[in-house]
Amino acid sequence: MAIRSRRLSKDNTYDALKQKIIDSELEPNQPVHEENLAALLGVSRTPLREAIQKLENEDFLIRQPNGRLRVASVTLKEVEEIFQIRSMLEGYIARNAAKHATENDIVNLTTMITKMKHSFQLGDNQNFVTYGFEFHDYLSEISELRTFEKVLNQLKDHSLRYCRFVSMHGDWNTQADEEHDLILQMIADHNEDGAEKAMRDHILSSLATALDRIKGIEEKLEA
Amino acid sequence: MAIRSRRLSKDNTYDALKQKIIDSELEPNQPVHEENLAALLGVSRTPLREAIQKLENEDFLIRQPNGRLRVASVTLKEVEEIFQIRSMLEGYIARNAAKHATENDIVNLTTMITKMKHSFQLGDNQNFVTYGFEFHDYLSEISELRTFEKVLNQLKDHSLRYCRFVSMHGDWNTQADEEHDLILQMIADHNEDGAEKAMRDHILSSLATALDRIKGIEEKLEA
DNA sequence: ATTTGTATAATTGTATACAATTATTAGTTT
DNA sequence: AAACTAATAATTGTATACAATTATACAAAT
Repeated sequence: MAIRSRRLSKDNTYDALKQKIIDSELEPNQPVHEENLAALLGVSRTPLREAIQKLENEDFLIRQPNGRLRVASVTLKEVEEIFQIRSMLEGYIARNAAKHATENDIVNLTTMITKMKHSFQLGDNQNFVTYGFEFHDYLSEISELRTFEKVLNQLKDHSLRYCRFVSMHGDWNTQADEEHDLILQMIADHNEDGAEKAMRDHILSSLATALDRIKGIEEKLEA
Repeated sequence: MAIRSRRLSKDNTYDALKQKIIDSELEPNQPVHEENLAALLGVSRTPLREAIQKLENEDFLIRQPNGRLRVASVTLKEVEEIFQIRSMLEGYIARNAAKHATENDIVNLTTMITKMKHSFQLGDNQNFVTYGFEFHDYLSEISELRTFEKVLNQLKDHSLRYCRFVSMHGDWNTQADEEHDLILQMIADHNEDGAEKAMRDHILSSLATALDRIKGIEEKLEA
């Protein structure tokens, strides 16, 4: 009786494709052709199509009425909704963390914030964003709310795509630092209401930043 | 230039399979074999596998470490999380409806509630559940919050599976009637805070009912 | 010049053959 | 009888051939 956990070609293809989309290597609205991609990634169309379908389900790829594929665009409306949903779900996660977080969790979270501060001082926007997401992911992980986590993971992948785009053109939410500090403090104090509110405020503040940056980028492009 | 909107074999297969799972025709934990299903549904393995993968992504089908498939079980933990998430997201939807609902929307919602009451008096649990979900779906539709709607649709399909199971063994939430009345009234009054709270309370009340019924069923089975 | 029709090419959708992996059975040893 | 092994069957994973559909190019007609 053998137990299998080999990595299927489908999964590798999925990861590679998603990364290219998040990193804007495949740009919004760009058309996608199966045969080209299959050759590029060195797999046949079968596992590629399975990867594509998963990305379709997650709204990273869009199938047009004529059956052709393109990379999803990012609309302000979508971004607003995604951050709005995240604020509610992650607020609940933070409340949960305030109830259950251990001393060790606090130490780990503090480390992540320290790394963030460091990246910020170096002006390393990409790592600033990366460590910020690690902070949020850690809270999801220790929550043991697996359904919350699953829903959030998809939304956060979209958020990441968006943040990467914004942070390529300038600073990301410079208040994120202090906001994370406040969240962590509330969790350490086991203040459930405070943790929930701090997290909601933080995510809605990030939304405001995102919308603001996008307007700036659009104006720059028009000028 | 021809425009295509034909129904693909993959989509039909997906719908048929999901329905069988929601209706418990394919029972929780039941193993699923590709070749059998393909023959049963009259399609080849290729479109079937695409349908299966979509249902995997939505957690209706589970792929075990050895690659074999089974129908997802339903755990109390999952149900709790799903209703908890719904309470927040649909609360926001209800708030939105209180802001934007038209006279015509109020009329349509009233009709749905009337149908529910009627089904309840006839003791028709299945239709009672069906019309209840229509009420919720209608609010999502008019919200124009497409990302909210997409997330909710998946959660509601799981909820429906669960409610159908419960309502086969007895009455569903008998307070749902009055709770819907209250929600509708708040929306008609354009009371945003009231609508959000009424919806959250309603969904959490349904959760309490669900958990209660499940315990009853389990006890009956053990006796 | 614009439109229309037709032939051709390109792309996606489906079926199927085959490869890789896992489960089962039977036989052997202890 | 229990445990291990080898051979076989069953199942899933991948590649590929072909069918169906859609896009493109080009000629003919208005």
